Amino acid sequence: MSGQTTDKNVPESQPQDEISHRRAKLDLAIRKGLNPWGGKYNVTSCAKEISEKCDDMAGQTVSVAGRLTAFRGHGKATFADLRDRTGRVQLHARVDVLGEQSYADFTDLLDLGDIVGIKGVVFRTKRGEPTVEVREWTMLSKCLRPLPEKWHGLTDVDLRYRQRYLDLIVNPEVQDTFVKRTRIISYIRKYLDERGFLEVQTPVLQSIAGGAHARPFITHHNALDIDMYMRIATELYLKRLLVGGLERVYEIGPNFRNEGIDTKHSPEFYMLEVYQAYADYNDMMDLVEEMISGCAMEVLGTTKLRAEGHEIDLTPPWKRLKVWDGITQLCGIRPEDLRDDQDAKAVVEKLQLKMDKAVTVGSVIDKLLDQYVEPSLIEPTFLMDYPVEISPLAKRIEDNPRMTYRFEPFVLTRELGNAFSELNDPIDQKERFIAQAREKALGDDEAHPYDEDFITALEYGMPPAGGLGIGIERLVMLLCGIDSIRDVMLFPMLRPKV
RNA sequence: GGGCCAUUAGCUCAGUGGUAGAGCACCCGCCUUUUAAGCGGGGAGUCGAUGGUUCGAGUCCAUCAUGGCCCA
Repeated sequence: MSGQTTDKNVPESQPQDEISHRRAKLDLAIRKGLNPWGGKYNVTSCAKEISEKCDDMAGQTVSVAGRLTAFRGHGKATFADLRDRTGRVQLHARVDVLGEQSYADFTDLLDLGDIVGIKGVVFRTKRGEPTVEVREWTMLSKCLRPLPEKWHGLTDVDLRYRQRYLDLIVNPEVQDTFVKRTRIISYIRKYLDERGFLEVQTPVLQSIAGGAHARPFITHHNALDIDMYMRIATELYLKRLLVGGLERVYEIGPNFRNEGIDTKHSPEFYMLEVYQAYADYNDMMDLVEEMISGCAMEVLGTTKLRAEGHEIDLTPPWKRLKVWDGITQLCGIRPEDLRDDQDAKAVVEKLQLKMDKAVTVGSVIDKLLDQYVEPSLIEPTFLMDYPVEISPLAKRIEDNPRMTYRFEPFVLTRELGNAFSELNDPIDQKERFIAQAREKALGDDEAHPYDEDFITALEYGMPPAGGLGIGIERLVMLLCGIDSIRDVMLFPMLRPKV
């Protein structure tokens, strides 16, 4: 866009800035009858293959394609680096092979960043570098802007996210992360498919956004003239499928939560949800252990992770810690100390808790977990048996109806997901929704909305089931040892640049 | 939401009130096995934005923008 020379003092024949230089080379190439934007190119080899099998391939003619990332000119010969999706390979162009004209064009018309097709012969240089001796070359795409620096790469985080393509060109380890992300998701699909789970797609646009404790994005359907919400979870639709008899379903896809952006949160993120009829939360714990350790083995080749001075092992079985045991151990608060909102206020007083929402039994337990218990969970641990107040979709524990069969897996203090034995009692579910409506009235605008249609579905009978949600970005961060959610999303949400 | 830090050439960064700097990249010249190739020469800037203080501001102050880190 800013490629045109706007400075009237600079004649076109004497370009000053690098973009103008590249434009001039583009024009020259066109005048010489070369097509700077190429077409199909028949690729027969790749950087990795040539590097690994150089001696077997020596003397063979190959065709490779990729981006030029370095030039090392020596007068009548030039070395160059070519990057493709498999890695880097060196090129060698020499005047006595290419001829005067072709060699001059190679050095005069090509710039760093140009995408080229190269046909040539494999050999190894004196210094041992696998190299392609260029016999024919083709411009496939002219690069009109200079690339970031070769040695330091691109470090400006803002630019890295806004122009991720540059990040991917210049910082090879970034590609590795996203390859791993994809392999993690592939592994999860394979794991679940092999166990008879059916991958399904449920609505992203919903008229009631339920299934999680979060504020939704609002959008508008013009033809119906109604507001709709972007989903915050897939839960309630997947459970309708349990009612429908699908019995084992999962969905991997984006959810949207209208909240702040920081290194651990993105308003748009990927979630896996799994539901298994006739199972319970213990089965979900088994599934999490097995699936995540298997995933680590498949993608990383090990189940051991190292971070912040800790080395942990994902091999099952993981620790299991009841919420109240954790709170009693770390805060000295017992269940009988926290029975009603009166007690809740006393606990807030005693421990000097800073509450940002209404003080209730549920919100105080949430706070204690957040502040005291979760930071202690280094080893892979299932924190289990949450109070009913903060678990409106989970089944009550049979001999302790104030608590639910719910757990969250933690590794290195990070919450990976949320799971429970699903509440399939429509009458209780209705009461929970009503309780949530009261929370909403008290000012919690993330409280779960009342969903009549979902109650109706439960009234037809939902099989008892275990359900599980895993945050994909959290999982990728954990397995790749990455601290910022933005580094595991190709195009993370950013404020628009003015 | 609060605090701290950053923003200077295409990129990575120096520059603590007195003529805007380096490396890579770019342009010109030399160079046929180099690899952060080398040697010589050259061009390149709205110092994030807007106000203010000052004889003089990249530098000090205020506000804003974007990002990062920490806290809630």
